[in-house]
Formats: sequence, C-alpha cells, structure tokens
Amino acid sequence: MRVLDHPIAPEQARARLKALADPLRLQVIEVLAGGERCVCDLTAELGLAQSKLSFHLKVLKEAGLLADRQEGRWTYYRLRSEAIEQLQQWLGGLAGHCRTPAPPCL
Amino acid sequence: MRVLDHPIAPEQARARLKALADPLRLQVIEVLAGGERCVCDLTAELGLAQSKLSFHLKVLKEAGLLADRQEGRWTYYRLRSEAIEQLQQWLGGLAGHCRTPAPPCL
DNA sequence: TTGATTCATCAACTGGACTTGATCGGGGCC
DNA sequence: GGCCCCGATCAAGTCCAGTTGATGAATCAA
Repeated sequence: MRVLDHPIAPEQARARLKALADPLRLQVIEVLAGGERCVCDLTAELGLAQSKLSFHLKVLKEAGLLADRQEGRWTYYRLRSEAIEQLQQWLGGLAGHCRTPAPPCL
Repeated sequence: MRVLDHPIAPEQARARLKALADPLRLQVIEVLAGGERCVCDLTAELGLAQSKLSFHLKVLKEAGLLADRQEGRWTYYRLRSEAIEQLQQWLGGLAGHCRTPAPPCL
C-alpha cells in the first residue's frame, strides 16, 4: 500500500537542494534527524551564534524542510520527513532515459 | 535482487546537492536526463554562452553527476544515474527518527 | 513593573560563486 | 602546411548568500 504523495515542482525541489547544500544547515538537519530540538539546544550542540542559527533555520523552514512549534518561550524545530521523501521521489524522475546515446552531431 | 551500491559520504552528498541547486545546472541536468548530448547541442538548446556552459559542466562533472566522452572534436556529456541513486539513498538516511519528541528544555 | 531569557530581525560588511569576453589547444578538413 | 571548428581555461568584474553585532518582541519570574 502506497501513500499518495504529491509530486514536487522543480523550482521547489531546487530550493530544497539549495537549502541542504550549506554545510551549517546540513549539520542542523543531521541533528534534527535525531529528533525534535529547541533552538537553544541547537545553538549549544552546534556551537553557533544565535542569530546565525536563526538565519539558517529560516532558510530551511522556508524551503519546507522544517516545521516549528512554539511552547512558552521556546521554539522547537523538527524535520519534515515528507519533504525529504518528496525530494527523493523527484530525484528518481531524473535518472530516467539518461542511457540514451547522443544524437549524431553533424 | 539488489545492486550493491556504496554509501555516499556526507561531504560528497553536499557537493552534489550544491551542484544541483543552481538553476542553470539544473536545466542542464534535465536535458541530459533525456539522454546524452554534445556540448554544442547543449549550448543551442539552452541558449547559453559557450564558456558559461563549460563552467557549469565542469562543476557538475567534479561533483560526480556527469560523465563525459570525447569523440573527434566533440565532447559528449551524460548523466551518471548512479550518482542520483546514491543521493536518493543518502536522503533516505536523514528521514530517520525525526518524529522523536524534543527533550524537555529546562 | 522590572529584569531575565529565548528567539527573530535588522543593517553593514565580506567573500566567493557566477558571468563575461578573450585567449588557448586539440582535432579534422582542405 | 594553413585554416576553421569545438570546447576548455583564464582574468576581471558583479552580485548575492552568509556573517556579525546590535536591537526588538514575546514570555515568564520575582
């Protein structure tokens, strides 16, 4: 049985790839892959300036890779696994006919 | 039956993500997903300056996403589908335990 | 209310990715 | 040989993503 997941637009896929391509953001993703965290924990674990982390969290969130949740004065971020899965699926669409030989040049 | 594909290093995965994240390079990838092409065809199809295309092809190749082949005065590029598949697999490793609730903050 | 804590936002600065136009080198044709 | 075509490479310029430090907004405690 198969979950019905929406196909992803190339432009959104690109935005997510770009968001993941930053070393710092990838560290954030890797930590969040281990479970939800609040911002203060992330700054501590990664040894980052708060404003820097905030900037990158925003980028990741706007790309649809993260979801956040407010609780008191804390903000918790978590990975949106569907976003990852959509990206996987989109990548699959690329590897298609790439074995086709080149058309004769000239 | 399963092809034995090597796991990919995070740093290499990041390099590939970064390479894919450029709009122009993504266009190149999409064209090459349709089959192998020579550089002169790519410049024509995408309407690009030759040096610009050459620059981006180099980036994609160094990221391991493309392979090239010399034939006479032409150079043919093709997509390395294994690279895409490795990337897919690597993405899968991220979506792991991300449903784990946050540790109590404070 | 005052102060402390968490996080987002802002403005100014910096470095590097990308662009552009020119040059170079290899390969094939005459 | 001489010439032209394909593609890579180079140097210079531009522009934007990311950094940094400061300020703002919201929440809670005393």
